[in-house]
Amino acid sequence: MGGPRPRRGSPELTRERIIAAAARLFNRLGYHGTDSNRIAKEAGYATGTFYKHFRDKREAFLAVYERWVTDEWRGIDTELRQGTGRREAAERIVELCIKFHTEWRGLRASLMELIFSDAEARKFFRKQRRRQLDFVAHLRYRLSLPPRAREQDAIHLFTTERVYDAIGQGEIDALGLDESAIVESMIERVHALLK
Amino acid sequence: MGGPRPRRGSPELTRERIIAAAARLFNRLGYHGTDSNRIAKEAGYATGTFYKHFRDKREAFLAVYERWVTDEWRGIDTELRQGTGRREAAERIVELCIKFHTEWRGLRASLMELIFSDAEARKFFRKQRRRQLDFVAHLRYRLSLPPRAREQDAIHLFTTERVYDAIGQGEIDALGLDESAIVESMIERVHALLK
Amino acid sequence: MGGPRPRRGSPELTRERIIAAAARLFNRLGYHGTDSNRIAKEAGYATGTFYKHFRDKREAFLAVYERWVTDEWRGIDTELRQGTGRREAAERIVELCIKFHTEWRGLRASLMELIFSDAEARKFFRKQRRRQLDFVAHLRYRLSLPPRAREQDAIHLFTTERVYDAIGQGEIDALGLDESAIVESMIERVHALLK
Amino acid sequence: MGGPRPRRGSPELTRERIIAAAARLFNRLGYHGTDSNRIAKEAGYATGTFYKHFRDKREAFLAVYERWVTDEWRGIDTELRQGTGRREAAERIVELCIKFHTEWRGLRASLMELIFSDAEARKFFRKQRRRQLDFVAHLRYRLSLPPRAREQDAIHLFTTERVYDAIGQGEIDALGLDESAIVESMIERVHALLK
DNA sequence: CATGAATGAGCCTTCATTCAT
DNA sequence: AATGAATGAAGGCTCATTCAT
Repeated sequence: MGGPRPRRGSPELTRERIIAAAARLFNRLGYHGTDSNRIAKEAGYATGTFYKHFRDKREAFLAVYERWVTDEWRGIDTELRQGTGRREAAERIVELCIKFHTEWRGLRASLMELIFSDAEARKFFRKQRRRQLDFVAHLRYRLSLPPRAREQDAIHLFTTERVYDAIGQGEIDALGLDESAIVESMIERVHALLK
Repeated sequence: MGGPRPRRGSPELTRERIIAAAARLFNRLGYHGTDSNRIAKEAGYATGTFYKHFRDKREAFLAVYERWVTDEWRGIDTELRQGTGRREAAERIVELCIKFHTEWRGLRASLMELIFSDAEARKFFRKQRRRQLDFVAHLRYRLSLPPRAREQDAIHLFTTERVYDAIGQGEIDALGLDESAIVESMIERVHALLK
Repeated sequence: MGGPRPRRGSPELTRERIIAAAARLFNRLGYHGTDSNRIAKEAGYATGTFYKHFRDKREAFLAVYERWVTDEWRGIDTELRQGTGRREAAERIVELCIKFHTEWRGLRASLMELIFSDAEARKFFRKQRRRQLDFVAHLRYRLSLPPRAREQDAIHLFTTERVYDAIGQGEIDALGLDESAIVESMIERVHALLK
Repeated sequence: MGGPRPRRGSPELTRERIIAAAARLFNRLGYHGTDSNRIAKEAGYATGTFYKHFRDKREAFLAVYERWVTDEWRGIDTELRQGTGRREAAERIVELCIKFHTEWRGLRASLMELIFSDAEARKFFRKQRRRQLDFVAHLRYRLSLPPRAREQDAIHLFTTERVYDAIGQGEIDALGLDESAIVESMIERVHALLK
């Protein structure tokens, strides 16, 4: 349950471990289903240690979320830098996103209510969203593609995000739909963005 | 706060009133932010009455949600039966949905976590989704339109739903995007579905 | 530890019982040494019941304190209405006050810090003090005694209060002073107030 | 917040600095409102250093309190040695005490509960009180004044102390009383002690 | 002598739910 | 059918204190 208890480590390492444990628990049990004492324990620390590194539970969730967003987009960026064909890149990006949204489906599930009920979380989330939009715009510039209305990019993000969530949450499967067809559709959308 | 106390009404009426109060509170404060005692009070009843009509808080939320879905689709159906042109119908449907998602944004915000964390809610939600898909399929049949892959309808639903949520939650505005451009895009999508 | 657990009683009775239990515990363990769960248990109720009757621990303390002030001054008033000689009344008043301050020494000990650190408590306490001063002024009027500067009454209250506290806290005894001489001095002061 | 971090000073200096910081914080926030980590930080040291110099928080408070008493009586002694008239000395002593009790009102506010709840603090406090009484007796001897019952001196101390506290805590002001009249009354009492 | 990360018991408070009336 | 007092598990967070470095 979290390895040996280090009486002393670097704050950074401790913070990392707590974020990792928090990510696991939030993802498994949801924001409201996870208690801060348990996060600390899962990370291999005592109750109080959690609060030495995070003002409160919300702050830990946001740290987890930020890491999640960063990781996903770093993954996408990596795919795009592979120098393979764009169709192939689109395929791999979609695959990556689905993997991410599946693995972290619990985290995503908690997001919307937190954003709604907590002004701080809302602010934070919107900052991330802006970064996403900037990233897409920058990407197109890097690939020497013609610019496009930010609104269209936003719709693209909303659509793919929602579909990835649906796949991750098992909704497609439960509805008896053909997941591969939906995936194919997503690949086309991403591909269209790249040309 | 809930008007005069109605003693000994019909069970249906009591249930209705509680659902109405619950809808208001869940929407304003979110699922986790709403306490069941307050729902009863807001409806004009005592604490215990709530539990005479609902097994638990979750059941009340699902009742509220069911009503919400039903109302929204009834509204859409009504628009479609107006016999106006299809472009005009699409406009009105989008407008209606945005109004709905804006008015009930708190309700929607609570949905995803509940679906994730509660198997019963999940089952319930998927039944609704299937009904939506059936409705769209039926609609196309009624309008003598060529059939279409259920997967494409699903993607359409995901997309529009997510965009309506974003508008309702004020995300578009907060991102400094042009809302009317996004609305126009949604109208086109709905319109495309109708031809 | 608080008698049988009543599944249902009048709110007033419950409140009374909680106040009584709180008084005992605050007095024995001090404000900071008493926890709200224990108060409820001591009163014969479950944790949550405490918070149905008091917003928080502070409010319970103030309720206890108000009762204490009221009781003490009611006792004094009763003595004064006995129609005995004034010297005798002074004797009995001092005796009564010492008994009160001794019995409730723990409560008094918690007071000053709470007043200092909590604005609400401060406000409350000052209201009580004003009532005390009004009472003394009214008393003199009732006994047809000449009026006196409110400042002098305040000093009188401060002095006697502090001395009663010292006796109650066992300070006089611990200092090896002759308690009866001090009591006699207090009696004279009170007597002087009555003529 | 504590200035530059002085590593490896003399133990005495460290202790001094911690006492000074503790005095400030206890006075501002009260005993229970002050946490020991913060005292160390405010003094410019790390958490653990505090516990190298004091067994616990209580011991630090008592050290602060001892310094306070000593300072106040040294001030009074100084005034008395000025060789001015006694009325004038009384005036300056009262002024000094009020200044002290006002400046350190938070410290005083915490005292009573600590004395009540902590045997060690109680013992300590009584030793101080005895010293006060000895000082007053000695003073009268030095000034060639006739001796007086220790009980009367005690009452004097209780009275003035309580009044100074009331002034320091702003109680007089809040009650709408004329502070100067009360101050004058205290001066007279002190003056009476000196003749 | 000093550091500061870590500890963990414990407290205040909430709220979904029950049940005697 | 309705009441509402009572329940009590649970959870967020604090802070005095320790100890390995």
